Amino acid sequence: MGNRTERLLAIRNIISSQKVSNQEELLELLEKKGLNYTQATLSRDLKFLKVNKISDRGRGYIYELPDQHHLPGQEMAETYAAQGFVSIQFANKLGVIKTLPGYAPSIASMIDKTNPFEIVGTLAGDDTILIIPHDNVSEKDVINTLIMILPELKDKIK
Amino acid sequence: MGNRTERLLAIRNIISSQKVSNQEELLELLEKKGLNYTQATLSRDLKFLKVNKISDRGRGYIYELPDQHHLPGQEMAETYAAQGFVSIQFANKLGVIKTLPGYAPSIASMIDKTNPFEIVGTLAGDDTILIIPHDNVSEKDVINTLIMILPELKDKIK
DNA sequence: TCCCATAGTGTATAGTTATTCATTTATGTT
DNA sequence: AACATAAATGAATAACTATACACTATGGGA
Repeated sequence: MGNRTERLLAIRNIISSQKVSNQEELLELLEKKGLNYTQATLSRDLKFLKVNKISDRGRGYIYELPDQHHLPGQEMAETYAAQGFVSIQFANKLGVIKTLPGYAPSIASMIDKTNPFEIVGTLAGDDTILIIPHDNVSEKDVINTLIMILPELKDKIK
Repeated sequence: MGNRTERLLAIRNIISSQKVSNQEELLELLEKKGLNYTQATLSRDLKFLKVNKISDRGRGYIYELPDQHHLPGQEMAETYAAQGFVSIQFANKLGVIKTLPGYAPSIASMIDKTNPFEIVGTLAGDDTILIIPHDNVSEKDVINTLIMILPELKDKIK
């Protein structure tokens, strides 16, 4: 069952990094990653992920993740938040992020804003964040999700 | 030829005011306004208007106009700008808006921000704005467009 | 263990949208 | 006006996407 989350993550990855104009195309890209399934399932996945199909400047339509508004200042806020990240550990299926003092709320807020399906919720203190993953979501999935939210974390994790 | 702009305006009107989930539905709504045409043309119009089809919170997909961000404060700015409007006249296919002293830039900026296809560009002085409409766009089309951008103008025009 | 309920999936197909082709309509030029 | 050219449109259809149905796997309870 871990397969589905893998698929969903891959879909987000692909859509956020390149233009995809239909499901057949996306299906092929997923095949290259070793993920084989059908158009029907993909359609359902896209609906689940709330992916939109938007105008590519009048030249056709492409898929886009929701909440990609990226308001001005958003990137700076991300960079700031990521700087406060210290480490992540897992225990009893729960993730525990340690941050510099005072940084926990801002990092948790980044996660909550994205509202990834892999993470049911977060609980932030001053320098600690508790991550509550969905059932059947692996530690690796959680980490990948965090990196997707805050790409700067890639160097800091593992 | 004024018919096409009429259609395009109507489409924007409908989409901005209610949920529409497919072209057949939109076609019927347009019929009620006395605009009869086919799905093929509608598909082309939507592409032209860069209309997106976005997730309706996971429950299906609906059409949405581009640039509907409407940041906080936007409405107040519109009200302010509209207050400075004095009159509009046409000469040689060009529109000339007179405003209270100092208001021209803010009104012109409202127009430019919306970037309506009916208007190629604007030129603002201190109390005068030159509106350069697209070829084949009538005075009425320009006025309707302006009202769509700044609804408060409705009472001030004509 | 054996049901039952639930979620996930593929196949086939229904539903929806874009495009090709033919035709008409508008525009510009002499 | 007469012609050439470009733009707009509808009908038919191709291309694309969503869903009904059947089936399977999984995870509780009894």
